[in-house]
Amino acid sequence: MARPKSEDKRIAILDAATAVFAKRGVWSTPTSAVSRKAGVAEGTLFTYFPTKEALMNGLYRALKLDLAAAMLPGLPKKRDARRQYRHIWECYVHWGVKHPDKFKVMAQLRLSDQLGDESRAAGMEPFLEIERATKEYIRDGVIRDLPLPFLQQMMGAMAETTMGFMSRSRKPAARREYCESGFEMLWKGIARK
Amino acid sequence: MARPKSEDKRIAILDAATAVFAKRGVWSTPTSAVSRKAGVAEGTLFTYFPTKEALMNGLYRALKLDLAAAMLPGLPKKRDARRQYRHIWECYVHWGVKHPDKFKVMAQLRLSDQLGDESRAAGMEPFLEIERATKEYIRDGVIRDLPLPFLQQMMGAMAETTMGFMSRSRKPAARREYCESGFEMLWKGIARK
Amino acid sequence: MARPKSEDKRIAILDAATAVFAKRGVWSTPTSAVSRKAGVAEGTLFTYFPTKEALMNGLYRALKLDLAAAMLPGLPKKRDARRQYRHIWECYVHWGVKHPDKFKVMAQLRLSDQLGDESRAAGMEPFLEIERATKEYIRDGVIRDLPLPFLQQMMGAMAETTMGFMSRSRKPAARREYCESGFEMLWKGIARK
Amino acid sequence: MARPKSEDKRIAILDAATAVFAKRGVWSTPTSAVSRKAGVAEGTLFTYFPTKEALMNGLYRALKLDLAAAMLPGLPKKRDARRQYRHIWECYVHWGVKHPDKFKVMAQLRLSDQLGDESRAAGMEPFLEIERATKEYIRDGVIRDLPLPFLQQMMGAMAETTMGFMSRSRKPAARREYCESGFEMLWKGIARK
DNA sequence: TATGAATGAGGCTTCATTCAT
DNA sequence: GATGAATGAAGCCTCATTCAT
Repeated sequence: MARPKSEDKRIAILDAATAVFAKRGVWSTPTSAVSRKAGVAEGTLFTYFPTKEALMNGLYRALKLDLAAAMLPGLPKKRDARRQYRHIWECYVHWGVKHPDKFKVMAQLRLSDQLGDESRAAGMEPFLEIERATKEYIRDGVIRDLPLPFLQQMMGAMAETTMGFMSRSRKPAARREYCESGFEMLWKGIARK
Repeated sequence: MARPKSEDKRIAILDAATAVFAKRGVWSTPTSAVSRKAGVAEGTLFTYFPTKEALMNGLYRALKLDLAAAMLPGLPKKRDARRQYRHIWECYVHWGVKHPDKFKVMAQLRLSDQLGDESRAAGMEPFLEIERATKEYIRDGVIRDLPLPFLQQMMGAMAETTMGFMSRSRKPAARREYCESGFEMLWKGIARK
Repeated sequence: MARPKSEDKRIAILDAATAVFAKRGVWSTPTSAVSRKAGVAEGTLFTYFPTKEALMNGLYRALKLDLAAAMLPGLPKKRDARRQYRHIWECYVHWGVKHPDKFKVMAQLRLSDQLGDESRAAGMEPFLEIERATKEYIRDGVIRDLPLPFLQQMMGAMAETTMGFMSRSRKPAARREYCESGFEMLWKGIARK
Repeated sequence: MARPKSEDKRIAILDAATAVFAKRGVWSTPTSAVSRKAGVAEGTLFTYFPTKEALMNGLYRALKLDLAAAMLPGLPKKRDARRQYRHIWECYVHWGVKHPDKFKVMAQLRLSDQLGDESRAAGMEPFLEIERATKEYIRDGVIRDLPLPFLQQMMGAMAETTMGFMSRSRKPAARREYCESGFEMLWKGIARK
């Protein structure tokens, strides 16, 4: 190939999409706004993502991977359920607070009926570890015996609500408070005793 | 007077919008699809809602009122916090399960950024009663001392997650299970002891 | 007839049309704006003028008659060409300055390809007198021998230009000046010697 | 670079607009008729003129420049006022007769209220020369002492009236007659002696 | 006759995508 | 591959006109 597709450009497009989708909404934002923000030509976007829908899928996948990457490292290995969950919770919530655009866009994308299943599945692997651990905790009676996806989505929903309140708080103390309270609610809700 | 604006037609449009927005997504659905489904001319829609955005706002408001109406009646008056919350929970969750379209559209609309504040506020009154009660419970130490909006949104998020699982379940038993478990998580999370 | 078409209403519509056409332009003004300004219902307009085009024609005709009425009285009967022309000039010019809306709309309407011939002819009668006189003046060598319509239109064009300058002048003195100069140009141009 | 915006296409659109506006009227003509006539896609028109109004402004400007170009060359340099004016008169009048569409559209556009000031100013430069000369003639007592814009507009109005009669004449002799007579009226009107 | 809601054709403009350069 | 002009389908909305009340 003369000039290979540059990964830089792909990333620039995804970043631009995140920013501009967050501001104007996924559906009201024309691809031209994305390419402009990314500093590439309108047509170029389509050599990286053949359709707008593909861009949406690619973006969703990228965001999930980004989130996964934020949650993976530093997971306490010991079999202390609370501490492990606490870690996950904080990582998730802080990621959302730190990247409100990413979070906002992810939420919009998630509702969209046009996400391919592969996109939805993306970034699941990092969570497998957690999943495995959770199963053990349930078996050991540490965590209530509930369907795993239910647990996961509940946790997700609670974390996202918490994020929202944290983002809207100006004072760091209040933020910490929300983070703390949110986790407490989660933990009380899922722990066996 | 000439033909008066018919409330029926307004409702037909709102219903049509709910159905068709749920199927195709708020943003991907042209107003023409709404009017067609409602059985009115394209232009007629605009005598009831001057813009698509106004339709969205009107719809959101209507949905919130509908939900509120579903939750209001039969609220146990006694000062049994758990029972009251349980009632609200069931009403909410069942409303969502019974009207998946309404629920879906409401979720999309809520994200939408272009909702006027009045629309967001619509249908708050019915909840004031609950709000008042909650304050008492907090004061009496029955419920954990958390900011009210935080409590409310947490409850909302958990209920919505629960709805999703219930809707996807075919078996009534499983549905009941989810409803039950969801509430249990909520209650454990918010009750003081 | 139960309720006869009221002449008042017809006039109200024409007046409203004049005002609103002058402000927004004949073509950009919806009939609804006219009816609103006239204080009648949208549909009512169409019982007086079956189409917008008919309204335009009716308005043009009315304006010409209005202008004619302004010019007719007080025409010096003596065979003093200059004085007669001077009188016509002043009447025309003052009419335009006094009713800028009428004048503006008439100009727009005149350009419009959709004026029926009858409308164009309307209000000609008052001018027949002048026409007859002019013919005599030409025959007597007082006025240059030019085709009558040419003379008339030239006079019209010059008067209209003069009006414009007068309308834009704030000072009465300047206005009088323009009126005077304009006529002088006309007279020099058409008088034989 | 990709395909550059072609000046040809811009001109094609302007020409098409002239033709089609002249036939159906500026306001009654949809942009789609313009693009069709120009042989471009509907959307293409908007890459050259972002709105219909911009098209109108661009067209007006182009027409004025076209007219200016027709009047500039061959202006007698000598200080013979009558000859100079005669030249301008003929150029103007012949331009109008030769391009009735351009003339018609220009007239409609001039009334239109929505012309930006820059558009109105376009093509003034060629006339500066004439303006300067006129000032001298006034100073020298060759031409009557009147405000310059008044003189100019009067001349314009008279020329336009003349054009109309010429265009409607089939016989060349009659045309020449009108041209001649019109100028005579003008000159008598503005010359001092 | 008066009213104003209902109608639907049509206007202007946007925008995802294609394609010439 | 990169660019951005070209394309045309479709969207939202307007508005002259009709018609039920």
